[in-house]
Amino acid sequence: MTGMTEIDRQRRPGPRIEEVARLAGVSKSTVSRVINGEQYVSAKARSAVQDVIARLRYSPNHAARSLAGSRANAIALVVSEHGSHVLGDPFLAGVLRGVHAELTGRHMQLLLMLSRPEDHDDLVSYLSGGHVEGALLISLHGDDPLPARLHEAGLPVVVGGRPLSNATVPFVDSDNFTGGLDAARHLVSLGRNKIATIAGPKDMAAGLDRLGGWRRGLGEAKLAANLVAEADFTPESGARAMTELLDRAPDLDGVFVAADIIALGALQVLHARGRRVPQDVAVVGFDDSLLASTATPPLTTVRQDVEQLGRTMTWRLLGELAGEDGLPPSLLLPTSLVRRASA
Amino acid sequence: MTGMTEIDRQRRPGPRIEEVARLAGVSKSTVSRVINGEQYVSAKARSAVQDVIARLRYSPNHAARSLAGSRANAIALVVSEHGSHVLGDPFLAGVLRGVHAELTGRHMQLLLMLSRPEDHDDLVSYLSGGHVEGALLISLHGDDPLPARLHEAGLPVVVGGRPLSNATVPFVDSDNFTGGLDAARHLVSLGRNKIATIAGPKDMAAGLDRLGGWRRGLGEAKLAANLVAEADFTPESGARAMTELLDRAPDLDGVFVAADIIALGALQVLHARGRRVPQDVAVVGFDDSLLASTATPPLTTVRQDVEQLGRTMTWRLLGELAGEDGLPPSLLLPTSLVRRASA
DNA sequence: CTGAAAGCGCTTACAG
DNA sequence: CTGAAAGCGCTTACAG
Repeated sequence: MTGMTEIDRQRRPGPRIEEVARLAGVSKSTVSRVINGEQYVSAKARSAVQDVIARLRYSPNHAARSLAGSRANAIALVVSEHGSHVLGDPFLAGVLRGVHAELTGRHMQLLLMLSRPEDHDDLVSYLSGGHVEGALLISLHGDDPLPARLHEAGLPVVVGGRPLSNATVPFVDSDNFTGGLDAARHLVSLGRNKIATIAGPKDMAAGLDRLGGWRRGLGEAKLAANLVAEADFTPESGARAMTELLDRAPDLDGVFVAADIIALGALQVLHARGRRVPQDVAVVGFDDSLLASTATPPLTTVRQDVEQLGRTMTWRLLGELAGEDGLPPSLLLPTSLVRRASA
Repeated sequence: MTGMTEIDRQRRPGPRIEEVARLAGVSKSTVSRVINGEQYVSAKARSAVQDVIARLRYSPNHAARSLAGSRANAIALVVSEHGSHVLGDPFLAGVLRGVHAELTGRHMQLLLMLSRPEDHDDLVSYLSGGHVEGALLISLHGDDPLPARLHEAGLPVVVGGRPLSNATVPFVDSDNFTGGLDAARHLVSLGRNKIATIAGPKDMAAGLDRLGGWRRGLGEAKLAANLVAEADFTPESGARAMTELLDRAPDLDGVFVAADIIALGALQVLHARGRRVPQDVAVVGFDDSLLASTATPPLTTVRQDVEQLGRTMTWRLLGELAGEDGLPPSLLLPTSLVRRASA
């Protein structure tokens, strides 16, 4: 009687390969070959099997296929982030578009998984459990051990955005250093000589690399590279940083801001403080997001192709899954300066 | 030599349950029991096994567990939508927040999957392949056969938003009918007697149900319910619909708009046409999204709790997975009128 | 409390 | 081109 409360162990219904084989008058092996599109199957056997499959609406059990050594036909895109607010992030949207585009027609499912550090155990366990053939990771902060853990677990992984540590795992990133360099050079070419920067968070390579490029650009021109403030990816923090910079150097005449969304806050402060853009202060952003063209004035910015980032990550991962050799361990995607009114 | 180009069949590395058992000096059965937290294991055996698991960093193969009859420890949230723009949708963000909240501490992974109709075959195949214990579906349009297909495949499914057909599949929805009814009653109580509505798309139950509630409300007051225009979830379509309504009935004095985002466009047109809100035309929206409180004037609207929707869907699905009985087949969540300046 | 054995539903050498 | 058989890595009655 105590058994009454037990959950019925419900096997998924539907036919098995066994039944398909029987009705088609062939062996399980042959059915398997048809399912997997192998070539050495007689036309007769193939069509018999296909008929039965259609009639029975048979669908193979992925867990069994995966266990038996076949592929899961799915990859995961893991976003190492806390809240659901990341969903609104245009970066994620762009990457996702690229991933989807690259996956088109490949019969590969994409699993989008949001994970915070405290859930990493469960995540690693799931991902390395054969449900997925590989993983794409984005939005990693600091030296998140996730890529290394998955890599150790034997799962093919590609990281979007250079990880701060874990040099062993292949990554794809925009060439943030050159982007920062181009921005600085552009400001210099405009005759500016008191050039500041609002850098991104320094727990992400994008922030560090853009800052590094800016430093290099000022160095080339023998300009001091000491006007640095930091912000995270919000207009508010950009406003704070701009305020700080103006207090330190009221006569600054150029600023490279590590993201368009940060630049929005900086522009507001410049305006409030009576600085004309670009006459008094030239401003260069980064991303070329929608915000850049609708800002006042329209923002000169460094364009990165986020969709291409997604495509390239996917291409790299699929290449590895296909066993291609000669794949580049990591890739840097070019950026380009988009000139508008602000600089 | 032709074999050279073949892909190395790479078995995932790492220890197997067999090795754990050997090192711990017990049987595979006992290791399995420890892993699954069963009670009849001696403290000694348990700790020996746990030590070895920790030392080897052993992680069970999900495909095998799933095949052997155990659970995948994951559910999917399937968004039946085309582009990556859905990611920016506050509805999805809210539902996701609710799902995550309900999943907290349950060691259940959430797979977010975006799928368009043409990929349904692959999707069904993946989901019914044991990678997932159940699925939550949202953003279904028209009579999407997806829920029925998954249901037939034996996968527990809960739909968010009443499906137009497929009455067999359990769903959770906001009580859109009552919401529309309350909106209409409120407009009536304000003394309005020429009341229009801008309805949502009629391939979604939310659109139909809100319209139905509005009709009922006008009927109660013996008012004609013939001023109906339709819009999709954009301000532009709301502007078009409002224009059409004003052309048809220049003297209308109240309008119920099926979504706040649509109401935004309607408000613009009312303003452009010199109608004062609420003096000349009272406006009631739906959703109580962020847009509602920041609109000009702030929008009176019908609040639906999208996060609660996500929680409830998840609760319902987990209940089914746990074999609970007495679960309600479907649920309707209450809405409430939020009074602000527009009506 | 524990272990040997069967079985989950497939794939894949191997031998025709 | 095809089938019998072994095996993927687990779980779970069953019998102690």
